[in-house]
Amino acid sequence: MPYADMDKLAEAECDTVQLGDKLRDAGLRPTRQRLSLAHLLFSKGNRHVSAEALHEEAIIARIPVSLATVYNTLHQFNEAGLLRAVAVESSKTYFDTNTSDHHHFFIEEENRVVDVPASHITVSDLPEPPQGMEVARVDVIVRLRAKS
Amino acid sequence: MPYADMDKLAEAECDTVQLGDKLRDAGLRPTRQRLSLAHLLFSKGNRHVSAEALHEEAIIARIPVSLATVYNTLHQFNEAGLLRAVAVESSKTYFDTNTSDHHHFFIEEENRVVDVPASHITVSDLPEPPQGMEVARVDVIVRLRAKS
DNA sequence: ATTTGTGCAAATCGTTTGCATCTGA
DNA sequence: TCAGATGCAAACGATTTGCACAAAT
Repeated sequence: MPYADMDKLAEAECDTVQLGDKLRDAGLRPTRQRLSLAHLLFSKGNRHVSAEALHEEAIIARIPVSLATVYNTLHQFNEAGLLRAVAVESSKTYFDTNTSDHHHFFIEEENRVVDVPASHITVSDLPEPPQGMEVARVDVIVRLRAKS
Repeated sequence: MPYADMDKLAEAECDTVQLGDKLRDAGLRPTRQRLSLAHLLFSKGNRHVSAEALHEEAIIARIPVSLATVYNTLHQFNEAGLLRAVAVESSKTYFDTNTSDHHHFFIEEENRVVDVPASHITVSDLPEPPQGMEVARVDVIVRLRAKS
């Protein structure tokens, strides 16, 4: 049972308490793996991760967590508003730790998502939604390629 | 060998010749299944189809074509610029027969993609792309939900 | 005749689920 | 204690691929 290692890792972190509160506020029990994943996600500035990538990171950080739990956790965080799922291409889902209103660059060759600085991009002249519908969100993806 | 049926279907179509030229111009051999799928796609105004949906349509229209060929054909059409793949959510890919510059509504509850009238939506104040990159395309997805 | 496309079934990839076990309050 | 969380492996849906066969030029 390697949970002892995890405890050491988790306790060593100065922001464990705040993360615990963050999770509790979101109605999620601050379990070891949720705390560890939250730490990976939120203590390094804005990130755009896939489930697979986060799982690998966790394994490397010697955090024993299964891929299924990573998926569960990402979706729970997403629903709790701690993360935002970004749909850039049909295959992988990316999760953005920046939940504020902003848009994205997508670099196709590298499969990489980057935030567009918040102040930029204005969408105007939006059409009326069809009958009985309202706008939930407007997503802008600026697709980039290497300059020719 | 039910190919005889297909010939009848294909020959009966008044636009088979034009479609053939369209395919040839795109560098694609005008095979029976490509002609048939092109006919389903391009003779009914603008459409947003998934591979699965187009395959079902083909089967109903008694066009013998495999799902694998539908996928191949859609991707070939996409690369040839006859179609445009639209990434709305991570799971299914939608192909839009409207290749002109325009944006999309996405109705989450129904998993349906609709064109935004071309004249609408202006994106301004686009930021500079990172070093050595240029903008390939800007996609705007207006996500809709039922009005509360 | 040669090249290119097609069908099928099996493989793959990302993701989800069922269920037995474990853990946090 | 005991609802809720986790791990594992199996299930899953969308898509791709390998290869023998068929059709187009």
